[in-house]
Amino acid sequence: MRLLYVEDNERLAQNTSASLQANGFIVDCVHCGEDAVHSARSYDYDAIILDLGLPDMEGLSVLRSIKAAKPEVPFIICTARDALEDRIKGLDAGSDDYIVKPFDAAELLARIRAVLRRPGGALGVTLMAGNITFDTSCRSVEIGGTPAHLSRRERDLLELFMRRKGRILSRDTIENALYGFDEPPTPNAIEVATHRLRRKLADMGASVAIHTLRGIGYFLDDDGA
Amino acid sequence: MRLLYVEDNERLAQNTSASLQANGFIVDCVHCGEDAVHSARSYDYDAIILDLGLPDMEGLSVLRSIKAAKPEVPFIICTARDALEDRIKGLDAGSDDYIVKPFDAAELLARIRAVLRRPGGALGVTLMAGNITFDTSCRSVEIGGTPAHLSRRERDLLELFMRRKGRILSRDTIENALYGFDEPPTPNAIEVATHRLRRKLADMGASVAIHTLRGIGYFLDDDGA
DNA sequence: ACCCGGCTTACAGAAGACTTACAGCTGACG
DNA sequence: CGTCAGCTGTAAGTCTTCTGTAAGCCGGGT
Repeated sequence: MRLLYVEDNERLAQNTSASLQANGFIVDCVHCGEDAVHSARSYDYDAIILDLGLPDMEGLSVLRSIKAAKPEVPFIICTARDALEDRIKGLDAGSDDYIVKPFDAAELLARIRAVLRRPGGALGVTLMAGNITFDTSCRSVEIGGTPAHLSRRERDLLELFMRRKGRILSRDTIENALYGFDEPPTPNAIEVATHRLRRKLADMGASVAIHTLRGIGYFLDDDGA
Repeated sequence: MRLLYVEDNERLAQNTSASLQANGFIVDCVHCGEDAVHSARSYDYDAIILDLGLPDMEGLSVLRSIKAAKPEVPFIICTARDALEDRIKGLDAGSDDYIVKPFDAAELLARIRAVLRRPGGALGVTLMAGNITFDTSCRSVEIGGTPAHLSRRERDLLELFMRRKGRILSRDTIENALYGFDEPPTPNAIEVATHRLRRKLADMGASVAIHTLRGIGYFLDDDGA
């Protein structure tokens, strides 16, 4: 679950993104509008948290630029209370959420989860593939009815595969989904991660498996489901 | 999928083109504007990545020279952040993309893919010929509805034939499409490659086939489609 | 019947993916 | 505050698959 966090106040950015990370999100943090537009164009985010008081660009024009390219990405707008009225009015209220500063991490988290849980959002669905069930709201996994012990990476990876069941995932796609851009892994890291996940799936008698397409990527069985 | 990469910084050029190659692109790397214009005239590239800080020529005039000869080739411009405004302004914004230095390989890749996916671009289309489908976005192939296991070369070759379905491809054309200019194969290599592809197509019951024109080249059936 | 161009096969080097082992880090618990 | 267990990325070694080369074969055209 990958987020883009746009906030020019370094200190606040640090703290908040630490909290988000502690809650299992991959967070890319940028400090100006230009970088934000850039990153949003280059990567797929599950949600974007946007502070409106940016130094270089009018916040809403950042939003518009990004929406133009990726209309489906949900936004959470951060703004000071007094600036609230006039700015928020400009938004398509139905598609996004906002939060007034100062806010605490728990509230932001709740908002993010809420936004992700919306129809079409990334949360709140139970994914199924063969005899595997993945509950995306509490992030628990069952294989053949018994709960599976997966580590964070393994869960993230499995979730990714299950969301894109049957579709081919390139190494890049996987890397982008699992790692923020300030934690670049060796190519091998992904091999190791899939290996570990594969073994757990096999050990627990999963009826689907991850297949390799040499030179292209990986995909999850789609037939048994 | 062949790229021309114009970058005078040797070190950067090395690293970046290695990443591109690792992602399945054929990369020709040149270090000055003159070579760039030259190569772009001599070969067909799917995209050109152009650094604006070249020693011998003004970057944009390189762009213009090439565009004059091959107007359809998409460009991705690399530039330092401070030089961005005034230079990019000169571009026909709709037809090209740009990326600010420093960038990481993943971002460049994303840009390239985005550019290739544009209408008229090389990616994002599903090619069809007889009972063969070639999904150019994830580079997967199905024959008669079942996924085909093809190696990288085989896929590249098939893609080439399917893009030019019914047209005749000389050995040279094939060689230029599949091999960068620093990896020259024996003439025979292409024979072997087509042979292997032919066998897989036949084994999987493809309804189209690759035909030989002695002394001229090869072509893919066009009737059954 | 001969020759040239393409086809086929076998093989070896290279590239890619899989495994295993290890070490740093984190987080829980005493 | 220290210790311990588990997670995760790195690195190195192994195994598999791919791919170009070389060498011989086949077949059509002259």
